[in-house]
Amino acid sequence: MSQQLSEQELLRRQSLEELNNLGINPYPPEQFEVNTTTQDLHEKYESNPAAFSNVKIAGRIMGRRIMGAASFTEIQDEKGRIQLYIKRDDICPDEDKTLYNTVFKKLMDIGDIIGVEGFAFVTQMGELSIHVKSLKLLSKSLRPLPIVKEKDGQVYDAFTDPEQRYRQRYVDLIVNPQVREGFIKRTKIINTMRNYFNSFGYLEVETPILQPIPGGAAARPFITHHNALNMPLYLRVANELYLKRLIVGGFTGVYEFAKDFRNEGMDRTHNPEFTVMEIYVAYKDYHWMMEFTETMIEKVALEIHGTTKVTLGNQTIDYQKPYRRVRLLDAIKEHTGFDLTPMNEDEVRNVCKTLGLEVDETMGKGKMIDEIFGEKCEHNYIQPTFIIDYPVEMSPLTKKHRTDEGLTERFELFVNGKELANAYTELNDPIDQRERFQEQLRLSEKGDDEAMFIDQDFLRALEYGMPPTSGMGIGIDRLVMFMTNQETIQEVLFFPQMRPEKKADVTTDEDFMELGIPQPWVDLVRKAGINHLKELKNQNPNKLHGQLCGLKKKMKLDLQNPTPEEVKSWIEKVG
RNA sequence: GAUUCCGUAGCUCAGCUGGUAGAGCAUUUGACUUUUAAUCAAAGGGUCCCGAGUUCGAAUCUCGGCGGGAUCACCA
Repeated sequence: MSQQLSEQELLRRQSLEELNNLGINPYPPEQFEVNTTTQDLHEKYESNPAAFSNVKIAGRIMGRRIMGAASFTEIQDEKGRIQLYIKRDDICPDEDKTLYNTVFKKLMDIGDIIGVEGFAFVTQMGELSIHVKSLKLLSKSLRPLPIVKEKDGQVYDAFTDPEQRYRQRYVDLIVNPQVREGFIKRTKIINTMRNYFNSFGYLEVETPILQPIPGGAAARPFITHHNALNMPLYLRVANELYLKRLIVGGFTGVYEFAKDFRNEGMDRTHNPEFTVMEIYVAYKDYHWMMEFTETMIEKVALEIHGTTKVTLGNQTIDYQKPYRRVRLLDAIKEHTGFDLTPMNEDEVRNVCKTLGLEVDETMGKGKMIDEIFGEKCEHNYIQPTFIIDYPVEMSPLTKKHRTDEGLTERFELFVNGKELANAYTELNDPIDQRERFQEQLRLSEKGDDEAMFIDQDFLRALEYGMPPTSGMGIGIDRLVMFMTNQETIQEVLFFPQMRPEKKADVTTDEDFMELGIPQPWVDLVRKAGINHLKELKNQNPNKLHGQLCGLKKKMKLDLQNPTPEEVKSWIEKVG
């Protein structure tokens, strides 16, 4: 099955052939050595023009203005654009003007990648340009790019359709420089964090993505199957339990930038695979981790924006440390008026009903408290705030609070009303941990389909002894969204998950020709309104024969009419 | 998953109460040696997402499907 090509695509394929006929390889194998970049030129030309008297630069053609024997062309490299001034008699000093008249003007298009050599100068209009002395095609582009134009900051014909931008991110990156900028910031954020961790001597590690038991978080996993072992494996929902095994093994601090996978809903803040950074540090507690975390985020903001104040939607978030610490039950008391501290499960259930929250019998006290906080409090925390000291029931991997009965030493960092990070003083008491897992099992039997599995090997590791440890996890995609002022996760992932593209059921010219229809007649068959094989199948042969001969006459084409038998054979061949 | 909006040329979009399509940019041809959303002149380009129905006639109306956006729900 061949592609149906548009007019412009056909023309570019013809250009490709003509280039080959002229002895020009449209995809040359040898390297093209550049000695400058658009960024270099724009930053350094003014102070030292002499340094740019012989430049070699490569990029993609993004715009052309041709005026007879001289032309202006814009090329784009990774960092920006530069204008080229191409004069016929400069690139074609001899009699033969083919390179300019044919190759450059006719056979090259917007989207082609070229390399040029020349000298930098400033035009009468004041624009830094390169006066080209030689020109080489490095890669021919066969598809027309969306043409985005811009004047005085006003963008015309912007390429904005989200579906096309996400499905063809490469095109998005070519024509929308701000998209490229956003992804560069993403990497900068990650690098800033990595440098920060490394400055403490913590070790970056890798742990299994395929796990026999999907532990460390309450979430629905993707399930797959290993053929050789003939057993199910899960894509990890978290890497917590593996990183803690490494702390047991004697590392002081370990961290991983990890892809996690959750088989749950997709929307503008959830992608089935997403990136989380988790870090575990021995001999620390959650108070230390709060300070560590706010320092880290402040650094990231400064690195990206040069200030701690960052715009997010119509808010300004100030990431300057220290952040407020609010106990979870105090937050609930403040926003609902109810003090849940002395209450048992039934009393909390009644509070939920009073607040108009949907609860059922399978929900334990912890889950209901989580529900109240999520519904009534969470959205209030716009500026970075640590919510601390969560109930035991909702924190099965967290150490019990040193003074407050029924609570754990856990914090979550909220920004713009959303959870950004989650951390504990880790539970390292193997007996307690086993009981907590068993409690999860009871919840699961009660009908909670998110309760955690028991990981026996993890318990065995804890039984050898894990130092007191604090761990923290932070959603990288969400952090990038906050730092780059994006509202959707799709904007911070190169390739967000999408439904597969559905190919339209198209009948091509070749499909028609396979039936024995000569090429010139295919056009007439289409003119007769037949674009699908199945439409052809339903035709009366004699009627179609007459119709085609009539069309030929009408369009004054010099063709030999097919016989009615031939037309009949086409239709019969459709099968 | 629910509601709602959208799908027309390579791109951005217009197309009224039904009469088989238009614009700008891009493309092609021509003019032009410092232009810059270059300009000027001319031309070509469309299974109007797919399928069924109503109708003499559907891009337009109805139903179903596919894909996407938004809002909500679910979800660490």
